[in-house]
Amino acid sequence: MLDERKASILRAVVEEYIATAQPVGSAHVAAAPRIGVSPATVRNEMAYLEHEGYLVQPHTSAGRIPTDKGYRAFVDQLAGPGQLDTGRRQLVKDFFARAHGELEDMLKDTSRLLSSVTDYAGVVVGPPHEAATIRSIQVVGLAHGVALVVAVLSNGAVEKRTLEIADDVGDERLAAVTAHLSAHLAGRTLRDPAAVPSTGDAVTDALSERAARAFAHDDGDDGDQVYVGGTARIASAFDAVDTVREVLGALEQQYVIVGLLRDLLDRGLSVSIGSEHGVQNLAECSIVIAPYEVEGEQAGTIAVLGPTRMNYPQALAAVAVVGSRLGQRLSEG
Amino acid sequence: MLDERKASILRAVVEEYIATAQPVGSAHVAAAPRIGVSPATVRNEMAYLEHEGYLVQPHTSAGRIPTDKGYRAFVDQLAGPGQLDTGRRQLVKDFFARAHGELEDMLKDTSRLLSSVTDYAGVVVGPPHEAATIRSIQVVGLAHGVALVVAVLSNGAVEKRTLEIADDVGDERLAAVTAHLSAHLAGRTLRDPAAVPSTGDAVTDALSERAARAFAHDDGDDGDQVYVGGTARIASAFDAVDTVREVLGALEQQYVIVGLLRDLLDRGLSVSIGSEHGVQNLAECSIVIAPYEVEGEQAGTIAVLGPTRMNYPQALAAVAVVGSRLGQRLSEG
DNA sequence: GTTGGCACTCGGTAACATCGAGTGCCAGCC
DNA sequence: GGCTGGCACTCGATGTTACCGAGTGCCAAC
Repeated sequence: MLDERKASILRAVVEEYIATAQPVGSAHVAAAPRIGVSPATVRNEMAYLEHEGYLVQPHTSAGRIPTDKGYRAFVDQLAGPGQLDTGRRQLVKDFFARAHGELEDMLKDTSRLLSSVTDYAGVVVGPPHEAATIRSIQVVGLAHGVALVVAVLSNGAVEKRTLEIADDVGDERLAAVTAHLSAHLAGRTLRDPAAVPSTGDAVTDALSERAARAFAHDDGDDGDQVYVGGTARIASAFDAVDTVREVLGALEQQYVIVGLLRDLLDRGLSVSIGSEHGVQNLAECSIVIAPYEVEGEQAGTIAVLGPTRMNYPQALAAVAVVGSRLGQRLSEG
Repeated sequence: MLDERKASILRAVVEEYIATAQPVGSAHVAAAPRIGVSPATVRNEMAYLEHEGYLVQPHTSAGRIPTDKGYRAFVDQLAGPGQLDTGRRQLVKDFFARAHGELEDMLKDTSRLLSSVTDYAGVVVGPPHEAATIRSIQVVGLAHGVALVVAVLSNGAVEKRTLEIADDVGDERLAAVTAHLSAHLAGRTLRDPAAVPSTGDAVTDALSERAARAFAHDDGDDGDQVYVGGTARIASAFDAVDTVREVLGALEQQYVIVGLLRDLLDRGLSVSIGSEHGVQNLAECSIVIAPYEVEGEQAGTIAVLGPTRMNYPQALAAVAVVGSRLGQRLSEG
């Protein structure tokens, strides 16, 4: 544990570095308010903080830079609760005042909102469809022996699967299947492997069976929807084009992002800093994450992804307020 | 019009520059096969080509770089028909052999395929929903006075709109509306403003009217779906981080991309080079575009977006083959 | 324990020389 | 007349050197 003065000095270094991106020297720290000691004393303390792994020097005779451990201490112990300035607060307010459209549009736009509020990339993971119950399910014939199974879920999402059917299956048959499925699957979840009882008609039964099973298998990857907004801001946050490429590459592999966020959430973390999360390409990134709730149930997560040199208090405040407003909004329908 | 030799020299410069990203000097050109003249002669010709605006020198005593006009001449007159090498051809083949899933997944994955084949960003614009006819339309009640109008279209797409309804509207009423709409809207298009005839019941009529109209208005932006894959490769294609940011920013504004592609297609262009298209942030980019057809009808477009220093023959070959295969695939259902 | 003083380090910047790829021009050659 | 080798010239890239100054660690004094 750091004593009061060491903590103040570490806080000053982190805040200054976040603001300027320049290594911070003892003189700057000593000049900061709340630090009532001389540069020499600051130097002694900084040497200690470096020895303990909170700071590093890029090279001798340069100022100090926080390590991941330094940021961690800052986030966990040193930073006060963040708050959005009025401009950003207004952005959020305006957004939710104007926001309209379907669930998917809402989530996508929210990822952009997060990005413009924080100036980093915004990530929104939609409510898992597994959890929602089926409100309606129907089988619609398209052309050429192809039918579409369409399920409307209680949270307003729609899932569909194509189904190959024999050419001679008529609309009446599909209507029968639809009626049969509706009767027995309404109120259940998509992944629910509940057997559909027999109708006494072998063809109808077989079709129903296949239609019901179409949603069961997992597509290989999960069905979670991920929306990433403001990727252009990644390019502003890093000055090495290689880093930008790596981060963008990671963001494109959505299962990596989903898995990572889920993992963080499971571990109850709201901030992951640099190499902590162990994803190679995101070693220079930090993630600030928050779940959101729809009608009291945890529904999905929102996150901000930026450089480790991130304005954590602001990002935390942003995900908190946006998450809460998004949850409210989705609860209203 | 350029004479034979000038054309060969311009071609050599463009090809060399595309391959190396280095200004091309007269000695390199003279050393190229098919050029049977000395560097001095090449220099004279290059001076002419520069004077005519096909080439520029970044500075005196450097080699030449093609201008947008130079690339244009290359694409229109100099480059032979491109062909994919066996590796890339195999990529495409494997993709369509393995490809499965819903329309949206297919399009998204295709954008990634385009990107990995060309090493630039891939763009796929889905078939417009306006053109497809309604196969099925239903109104499903969710909680809290909210209902969802779900339309299944002939091309396998599903569109939905939320609808606020009075709390006391029961399921029977919605079923009536569904039946009514199904009877009168099947076979029409979504944007079709056809009036729904009266049922004699005012409440049912009002609901039907609102449900039918829900799809008519345009959301502000168009309903076209755009999928952009391989944005990380943008970071590899440019070495200025500012350029990367600008291009990513443009790609995020999907209506810009859709509008641009539509415009190019309308003008019958398959290649747009640098500043030709007039989008500020994409001044350093070229776009190679091709439409694809589903069941004989033009359905959407695919495109490749990369630096003006792009391998045009390869990109053209890629969009041609991918577009054709995609169209085939979607026609099969 | 804190602080001012001081020698030391070392990256960043500027000034300068050098190198070489590439050019334009010209006289000579076919 | 057109092509070519030769040549002086240009100028970015690279390397060298010197210097500055922000920053450090250490120490003696307060």
